[in-house]
Amino acid sequence: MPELPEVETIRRDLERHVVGRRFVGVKLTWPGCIDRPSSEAFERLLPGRRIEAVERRGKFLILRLDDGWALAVHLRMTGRLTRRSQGSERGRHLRAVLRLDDGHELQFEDQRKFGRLYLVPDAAALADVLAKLGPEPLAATFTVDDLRALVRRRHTALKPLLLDQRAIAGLGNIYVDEALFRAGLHPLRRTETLSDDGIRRLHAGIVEALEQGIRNRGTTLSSYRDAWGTAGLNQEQLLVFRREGTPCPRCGTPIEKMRVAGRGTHYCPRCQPLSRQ
DNA sequence: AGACGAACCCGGACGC
DNA sequence: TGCGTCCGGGTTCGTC
Repeated sequence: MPELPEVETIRRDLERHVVGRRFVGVKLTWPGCIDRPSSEAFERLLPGRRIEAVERRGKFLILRLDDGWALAVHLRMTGRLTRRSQGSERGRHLRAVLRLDDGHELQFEDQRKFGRLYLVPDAAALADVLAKLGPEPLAATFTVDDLRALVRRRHTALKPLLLDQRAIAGLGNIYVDEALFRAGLHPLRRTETLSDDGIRRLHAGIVEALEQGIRNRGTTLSSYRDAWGTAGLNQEQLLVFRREGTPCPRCGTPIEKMRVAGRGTHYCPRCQPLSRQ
């Protein structure tokens, strides 16, 4: 599942190859992948626009275009955005092809059809797409104080809080479990019971889990691929996610799996006790 | 406000 | 081998 580290990996790769390129054509093999405007308008309005920058906000990849336009992409669960040469083979889950002026194309593939493309004409319309996102966890401006304010403001368990994109942008099921393990905090731990030290550990856990993911070019458990179609490496380095039954890397206790907020949740019952600590 | 379930999807796993 | 069923997961939305 593409989360912040996976989208950031794609962003960094694409940035070096598509900035300055111009879209010259669009082929939608599944028009339902266009969120806005209509698929017909999308096909008409994208060609001719030049890519000026490649950015990321939470799990959104954002191509800044000339004249203030922008193309935002959300991969949801199984989406891929791959730069391939025109005429290269096309996979069975191909949903859209965005042709560029250098003989390459961006292929949007999505097995489960949850991913969406958003083409918007100005900053206000882009802000509307991104309106609900909380702070960027890897920004220098996201401090322990910010996390403390969030934790004091919200009354809930830690896992649903961290999954909420309005609270913090970019974490998903994998990196939430990894961050909580690093922090030594149980997924069901209530925000009200967190000490200042717990909050500090949580901040560090979030940052370290995400940075490791980026260093390893993302986590490929099934469908994630980078902009070249290559799998990531972080799945080899996960501490608890999908590791139930295997020894905790810190204490050796078998990792357990439970269901929290409707998600498979992995944790060490010894290193992440539910009682305050 | 927050908890929960449904909906959107479909490949893969599982049971028979 | 084949078929029916369940599962999962990011996000939104409706309901309690």
